[in-house]
Amino acid sequence: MNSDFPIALHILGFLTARGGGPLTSEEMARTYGTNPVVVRRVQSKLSKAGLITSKRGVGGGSVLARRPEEITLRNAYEAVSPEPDILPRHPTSCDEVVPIVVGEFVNEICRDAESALLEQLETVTVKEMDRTVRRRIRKALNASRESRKRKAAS
Amino acid sequence: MNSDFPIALHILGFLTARGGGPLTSEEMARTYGTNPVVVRRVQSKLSKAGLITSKRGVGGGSVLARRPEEITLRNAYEAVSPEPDILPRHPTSCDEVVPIVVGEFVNEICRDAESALLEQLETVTVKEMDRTVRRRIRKALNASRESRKRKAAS
DNA sequence: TTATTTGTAACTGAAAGTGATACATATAAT
DNA sequence: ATTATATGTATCACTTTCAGTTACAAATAA
Repeated sequence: MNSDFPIALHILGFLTARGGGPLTSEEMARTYGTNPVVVRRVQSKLSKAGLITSKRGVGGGSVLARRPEEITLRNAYEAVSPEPDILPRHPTSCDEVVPIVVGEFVNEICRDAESALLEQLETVTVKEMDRTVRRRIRKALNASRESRKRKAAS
Repeated sequence: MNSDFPIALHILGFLTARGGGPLTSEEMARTYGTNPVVVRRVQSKLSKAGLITSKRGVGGGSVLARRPEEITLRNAYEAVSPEPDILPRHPTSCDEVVPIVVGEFVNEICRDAESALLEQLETVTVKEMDRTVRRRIRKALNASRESRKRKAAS
């Protein structure tokens, strides 16, 4: 799996946290520690899937196309990897029957696994992800504040 | 996912079909349409996991270390990919809190998916796979015989 | 008209994977 | 013992994939 899915969730989470105002690929890339074009490539896919809308020019950027409680992580996954993604590679193709049948058997197993993943992703909305991530960020920040306090006290 | 898992299932299925006699990497590679070394690399992992035993020298090769109904596809999967395999990549690491937390969140989701895959693989034995694959091979061969017959008749 | 931002194409460098060659090690047969 | 065979690995070459970058066209607000 490439990094499009994490980037997509980051974009959606970021837009949710912002709550309305448009965000540029530049800003999101800075926070994520990557290049704006990398973000835009994913942005573009999310746009085509109807999850966000993007506007060019001054004051442009992206906003959510639906409310965050109406976007599931499955929507995001399918937007960035439309074709089966958990399939194994197979060695150089040959016309023998046995390896072909075994290969198809393995593919079916992996497709089932991907279906299970999709069903699970469908139960989580971007809104819920946002809440979870925020909670953890608070915890992480508190922890680092605590450790600084301990250091200062010692 | 790399092609080790399909190759592992091919090896195990092949040894099951043979039913006792040792098979060389040379023979299996020929049927699979790949290089003997590629097969041996997977053989080696299956050996270390205790699923097959391999012997060097004249008359050597590999045999199943247990009965095929006592080897699950999960055993094969874990033998060839010990570490989580469905994880997404992440862009260049940075020390910001947000991308780290989002990245961990995504990793957890994918680990859950892999757990589901493993549980499913656990319910299928090499013996059962062998039966399924054999049945399909017979069907495929019959189909091609039928089509030859139709051609001959026309 | 100008500044800004998306949308893409094209290129580079790095990483992973498959396949191949080579050779050491083990083992059975002679 | 010697020889032939097969595994076990190291190493290299080739391909593919991906992240990151540069460059530029198209759109849009000021």
